[in-house]
Amino acid sequence: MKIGDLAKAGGVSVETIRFYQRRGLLPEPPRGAGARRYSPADLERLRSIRAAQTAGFTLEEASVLLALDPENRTAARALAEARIAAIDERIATLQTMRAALHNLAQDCARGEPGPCPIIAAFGSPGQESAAPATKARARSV
Amino acid sequence: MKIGDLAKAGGVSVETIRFYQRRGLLPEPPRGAGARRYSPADLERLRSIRAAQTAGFTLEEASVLLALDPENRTAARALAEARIAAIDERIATLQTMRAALHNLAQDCARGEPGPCPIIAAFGSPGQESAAPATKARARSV
DNA sequence: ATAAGTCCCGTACTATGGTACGGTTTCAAG
DNA sequence: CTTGAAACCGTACCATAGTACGGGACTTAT
Repeated sequence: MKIGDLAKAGGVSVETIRFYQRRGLLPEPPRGAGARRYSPADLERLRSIRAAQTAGFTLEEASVLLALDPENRTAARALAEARIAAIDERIATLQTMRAALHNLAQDCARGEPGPCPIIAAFGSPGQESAAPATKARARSV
Repeated sequence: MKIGDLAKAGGVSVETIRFYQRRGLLPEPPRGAGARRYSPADLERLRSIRAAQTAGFTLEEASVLLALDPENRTAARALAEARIAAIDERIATLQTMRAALHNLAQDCARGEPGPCPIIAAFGSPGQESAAPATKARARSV
């Protein structure tokens, strides 16, 4: 398999594969006539990386996961649980955001006179609006 | 108010304020003896930006919001609703991830013989593992 | 044998939201 | 009058996960 074949089979671009190699996520395979030659195992590995990403792991975490001894359940479970915790936190934050926005949108839709509540909350110089400014500035997961 | 005072009052760093200015999110205030002099209105605006961010808006969206006519409920509501939709999508994705991880972690905890199910799913060269590789590669919100 | 298609390589750029660095000037206190 | 803090400026850098570019080499098909 050449890089283009692997890319197609793995559903990624050639550039992505080269990128993963630079990152050490994929090994540098042997060359044949200048070009890299990949084995089915490389494809498996590529698919594992994508699967881990789909589950929310970063590439960094994926590489740890891939390096794990298959018997090392403790470590694997720790990674999975850390990921779940991060996801839960993120979901909670999003739900808070959602609720706040939803309330504002409802108020806005009610069409009472005065400035739009959404704009009163975030926009324009208007009245104080007493924005609580809850800190939630964590964008991960 | 000098930039340091504004930063303190707004709970951000001086650099962040200069950054917002480069972005056009905050206006370039008049100078007094070389230094920028800020009005309370600037602080209000800074707080609005942070409030919008807390609700999940990007800086780009925040600047649109801040530029809106306070009577323009339609536009404000459209922004809010787009944000809500994006948040909902993101939450759904996260819940899918979470469920998948949770199942794997449970299987792993059950302690049946054989390789760790988590590693079978993402890690190691092992058996096929038939990773579904659901595409969810969208990281926004 | 020539053209198209791949491959190679290094580097730079994208988006997002800042943070850090190094050097200069100005202000206020001691 | 000197020192330290805080302001100024432009530029470079952080993480994350790639994407794009440009030029050269090599293979494959007509």
